[in-house]
Amino acid sequence: MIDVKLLHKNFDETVAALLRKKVDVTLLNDLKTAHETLKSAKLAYESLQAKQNELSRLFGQYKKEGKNIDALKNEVDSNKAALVTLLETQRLAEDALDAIIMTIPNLPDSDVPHGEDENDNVEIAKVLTPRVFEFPIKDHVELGDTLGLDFEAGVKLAKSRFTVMRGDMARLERALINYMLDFNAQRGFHEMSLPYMVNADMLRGTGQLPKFEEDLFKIGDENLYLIPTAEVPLTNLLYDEIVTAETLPIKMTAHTPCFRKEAGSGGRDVRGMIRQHQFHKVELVAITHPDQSDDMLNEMVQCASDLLTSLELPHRLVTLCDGDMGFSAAKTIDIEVWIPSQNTYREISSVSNTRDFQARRAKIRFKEGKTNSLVHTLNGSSLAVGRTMVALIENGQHEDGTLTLPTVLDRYL
RNA sequence: GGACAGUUGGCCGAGUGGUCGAAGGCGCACGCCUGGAACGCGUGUAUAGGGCAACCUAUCUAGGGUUCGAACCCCUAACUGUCCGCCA
Repeated sequence: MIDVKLLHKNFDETVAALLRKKVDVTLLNDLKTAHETLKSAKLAYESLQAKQNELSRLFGQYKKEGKNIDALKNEVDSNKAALVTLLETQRLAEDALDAIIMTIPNLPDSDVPHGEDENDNVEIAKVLTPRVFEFPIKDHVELGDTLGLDFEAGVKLAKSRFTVMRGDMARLERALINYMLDFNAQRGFHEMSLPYMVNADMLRGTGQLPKFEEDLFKIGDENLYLIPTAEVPLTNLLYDEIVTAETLPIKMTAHTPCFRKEAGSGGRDVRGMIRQHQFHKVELVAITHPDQSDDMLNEMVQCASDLLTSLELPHRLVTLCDGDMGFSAAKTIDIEVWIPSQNTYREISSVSNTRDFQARRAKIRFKEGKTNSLVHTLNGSSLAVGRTMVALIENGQHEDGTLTLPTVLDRYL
């Protein structure tokens, strides 16, 4: 979450920055008021509590000395009644503040381009040139029919947006996961195996809750949620921890399935494997010193881009404009892979620096000398496996429906 | 799933109603000692919020209750351990 103190100090600047993320200004005014209310409520409560503590101490002393305690008891009792009211006021103020601040998105970095939506994202670079096909190309749904993508079976077993992979396709998925994990390990990212369900606190820590509950699959009566990305368990491994500065940066990678309701996606991408309720993804997460996070963002983007290059997949890097950025991000660079059947680039990785936004929510700090400060957290896909398969199938297709895969995968297949 | 036991600071561990934010030890940091080190000695060593200095408030798994006052008593939950049942 954002820093309330900063909001107070630079109210106009903060409002301006958050307007770019489409935040309602009245909310920010409410937030400021709530914070002021809370401060005065706390002050009132704490000073009376201090007095009460002193009286209680006296009470014990008087009793021990056999003094009369009637007058003292009267005072203590009336204070107590007042304390109960003050505490209630404080709690209400706290809840009000919390309810607002937890729904306020992160401030965009100053160098993030302005814009409304994905059309205003700024291309940074193109890597590899898309192949020119000399025959009518098929999309991955048509090709998958013979290769082993079974969309009907997915629907039968669960519902739409689920897919079954048979034989070589199932093996390709497994190979890609292994290849990506090994690739990331070589770049110093420590491999993790994680729970695919987490509790609500963790989801608040990384920013999925309370605002985006409708995007998550909740487990019946268990109070657990299926993870929408490995970013959640990976980042929250450090939840409420204080690490020493020397241990930074902490670089981690993990493969997990990801579960998303895709509630807001309407009827987009219903065909094929682009947008699924369940998909595999290999994720990168870094916990850094505030001074390191800019470099780390580049390192992670480079890592994902190099991975795509090694898979011989044409792609481009774009900086997201403020209007298209996610809730927790201060800056996001998307990597989009070439999809021949759509004649366009589609997102296959998204790398974000959240700065101290998640760290403040998840209470992740580092100790440097005697002082504790918030770390910076970053996350990025490396890569979405299903979309990588789509890209490999479509980019590597032949006229007869067969497929050539990049040689780096040879030893994994 | 059933029965019983437990959950205290970075760790171990005392503490069963009144300066207990918490003894003691270990670890760690700094200083002394040493040619250097170990040993020894001394000092310091939680987090958050407010003043932003003294100091104040909160926190002994979490939430609720009893009490003038709770780490300590009561209730609920979570977690851990052990035994039984079940199971990959």
